[in-house]
Amino acid sequence: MHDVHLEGLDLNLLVALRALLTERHVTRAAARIGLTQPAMSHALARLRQLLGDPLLVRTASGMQPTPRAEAMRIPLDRALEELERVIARPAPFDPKTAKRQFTLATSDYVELTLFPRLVARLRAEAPGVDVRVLHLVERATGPLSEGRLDLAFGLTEVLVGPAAANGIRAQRIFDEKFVCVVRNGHPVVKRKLTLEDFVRLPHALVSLSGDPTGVVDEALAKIGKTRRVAVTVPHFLVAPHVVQDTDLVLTLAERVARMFSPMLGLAQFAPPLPIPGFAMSMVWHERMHSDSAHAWLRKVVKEEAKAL
DNA sequence: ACGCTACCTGTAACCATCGT
DNA sequence: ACGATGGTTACAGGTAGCGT
Repeated sequence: MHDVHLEGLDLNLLVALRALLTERHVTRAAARIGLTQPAMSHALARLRQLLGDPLLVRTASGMQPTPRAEAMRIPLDRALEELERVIARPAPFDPKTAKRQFTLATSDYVELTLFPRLVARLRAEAPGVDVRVLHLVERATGPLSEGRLDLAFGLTEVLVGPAAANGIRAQRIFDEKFVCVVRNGHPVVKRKLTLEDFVRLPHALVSLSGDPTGVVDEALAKIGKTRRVAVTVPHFLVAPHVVQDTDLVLTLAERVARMFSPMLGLAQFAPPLPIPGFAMSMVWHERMHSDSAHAWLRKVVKEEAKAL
């Protein structure tokens, strides 16, 4: 009888067996797990058939376990307790004590703006939580659905495509607008950045792909103008350094400009034509949606993003 | 007093069929 | 291909009653 397959076995029989071995009494074992005495008697008969052992034998001093049954008592008890733990509703996420790792992905822009606050908050409130940040500026759908990524930050249309993929959730966390910067002491741009100078001067551009056109060029096209992009760099945070020692004009996210302008000696101007901003979102997989730790992380992200 | 058996009933697993 | 639907079957667990 060594080849008992679990798939053909009513696992409730093991619960009945545990009760029987604990009580050594069919009627009390039945009461213990909410069965009637005959039902437990049936269960015992099935167990006897299944295991090829009488398991409990009736004696003058009550139902006595066979050696086989006695040998099963403790391991069975442990196994069922373990099962009960597996099935038990997971404890709600407690940031103070939780051990957990989150893998996040985003561009250096979000790393600079949001992450210092976010990481500080996590360190303070959830010291057992580790964070892995990956650099990701394209589709996150794959890594998210495969579980390699918990949360990604960026533009929804870039991260999950034009038609939000199945099983992916997105939430807008903050809005950003564009400003223009040049170095202090720029030979042309003094008190104001005019449209005429803007079009005439060479530009730097953050372009992940190297494509030298962006939202600025689209806005210019609308009013029938163009500009020359002399330099593209693939990182948001390198761009301000490029204009520090050149006469290039850079249009960049306002939060980045605010951070770097004093440090690098840059002058900040409103764009001389309307340039639409963008909405930063976080995206995650449906599977993580009701995970209490993940929900907590999203709540913290939202709060810190709001405070930006 | 207590466990076992006969018989009955409700349920769920199984399978074929249907519609999308 | 897939899930919904309905009929059939197998069986766990109930009651009643018997046996030790």
